[in-house]
Amino acid sequence: MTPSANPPKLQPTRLSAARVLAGAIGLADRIGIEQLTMRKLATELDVRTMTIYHHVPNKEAILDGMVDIVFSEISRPPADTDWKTAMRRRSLSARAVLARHPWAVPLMESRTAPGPETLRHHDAVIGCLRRGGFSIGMTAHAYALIDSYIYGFALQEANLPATGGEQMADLAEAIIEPLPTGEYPHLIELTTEHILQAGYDFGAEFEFGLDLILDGLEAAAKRSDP
Amino acid sequence: MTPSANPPKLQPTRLSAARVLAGAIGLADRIGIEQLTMRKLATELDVRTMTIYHHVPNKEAILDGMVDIVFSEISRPPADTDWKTAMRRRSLSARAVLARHPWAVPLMESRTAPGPETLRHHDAVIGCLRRGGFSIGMTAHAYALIDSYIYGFALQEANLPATGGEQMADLAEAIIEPLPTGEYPHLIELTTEHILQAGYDFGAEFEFGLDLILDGLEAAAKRSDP
DNA sequence: TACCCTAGGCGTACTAAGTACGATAGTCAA
DNA sequence: TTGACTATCGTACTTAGTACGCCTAGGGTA
Repeated sequence: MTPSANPPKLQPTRLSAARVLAGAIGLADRIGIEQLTMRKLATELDVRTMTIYHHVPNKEAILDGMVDIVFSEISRPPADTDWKTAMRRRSLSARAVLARHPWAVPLMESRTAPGPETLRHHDAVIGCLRRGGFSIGMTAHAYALIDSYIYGFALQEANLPATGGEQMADLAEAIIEPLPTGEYPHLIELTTEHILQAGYDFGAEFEFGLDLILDGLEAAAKRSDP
Repeated sequence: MTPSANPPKLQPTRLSAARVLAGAIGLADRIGIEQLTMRKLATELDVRTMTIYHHVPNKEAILDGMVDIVFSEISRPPADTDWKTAMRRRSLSARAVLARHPWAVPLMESRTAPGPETLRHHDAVIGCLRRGGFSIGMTAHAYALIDSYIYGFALQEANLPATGGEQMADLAEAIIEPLPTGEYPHLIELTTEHILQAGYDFGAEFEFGLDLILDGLEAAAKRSDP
């Protein structure tokens, strides 16, 4: 029996797996995932590099843990709301979380060990659809569709320097400007006459697609089970 | 004036940037992108490591070039076909290409220097939608939606060990089996009663979502421009 | 024919990053 | 007080990207 009482009270800044993960997420948010090294993380945590290894087995485990924390930040669909409202809310939450942690999306690739928060989230989403009357097959369809859209959108958004800011306009201009004239007419038209217009916000595209998908799923579910 | 005639005929296996990229893609297909090192690539090309650097400036440039080649493998929507058929075809092609090169999807993040094939592809897609009667705004909506779906689906598919094979069933079982009983009821139901059934193929989910999206876009376009 | 010039190939070595290993020090139970 | 445990640390090994400079085979030119 592990005595969970009397927590050791050594230094107040004592390291722990949770603190390692929190530090890693904060650092990745600031400097990007490819710049996240064990040495920099140690500096962030005000500790020597090897100390980290007493709380996590290796860097892979840190990445796994980071993904699981990201999932925990996504609000799960509540059980007492109709599926469409619930799924809409959790999808918006997922996009917001993934926009806050741009490194998370590509990281989900190559992670084959889903953590408890990840599994809990998936379970809640599937349960929401099933309660909404979706058959098992339609649930699989819907889940693959919605999550593909969310991940893909977040992946594209992660490429942009700053959604909706003038930094994006600068980047678009820098890419478009040196192109051979007339080589990519449609691309240039869309960029100059839409993307570069004041007030354009790529992030705002999300809701259009999300509602289109949810409406389509509603119709498909009704069709298959009238 | 550079004499482009009389090509030097040294060894028949002479290295070149194109050979470097082709070798890198083949190697990444076999061993994965995170295992792709300059030394292994050199061995693959039957050359010493530093020789590669005479044809490409650095590894980043190789990754950029690989992404551009992937785009070149995706069939562009033909100009003489109605937009829906054309977009359906190019979307299926994109998924097939990304399934063939699972490393490509996460790689598209962090690439900020699109190559000529990438730009040509984007231009063709935008042109297809514009010719199909989409307004500029609706084109932006549609492109963000369709590509988010394709990338996101490919990203999810890249996580699976082997689409539709029993390897996936093994993996699903390995994840599900040690879970606390009753902790994730819906997840377990979906897995055992659907994913693990013989004949289930995650890749087949793609067309359901694609057609739902294309139908929805068709309706939305009509609605906004009757 | 002889020479040299150059591009392409190679060997060596430096730096950064992950991490194994063993030493040390601060804390608590007996 | 003391023994033992455990978090922390210093050192060093391995792998990967790549800078730098040498070497050589061909081909052009005299």
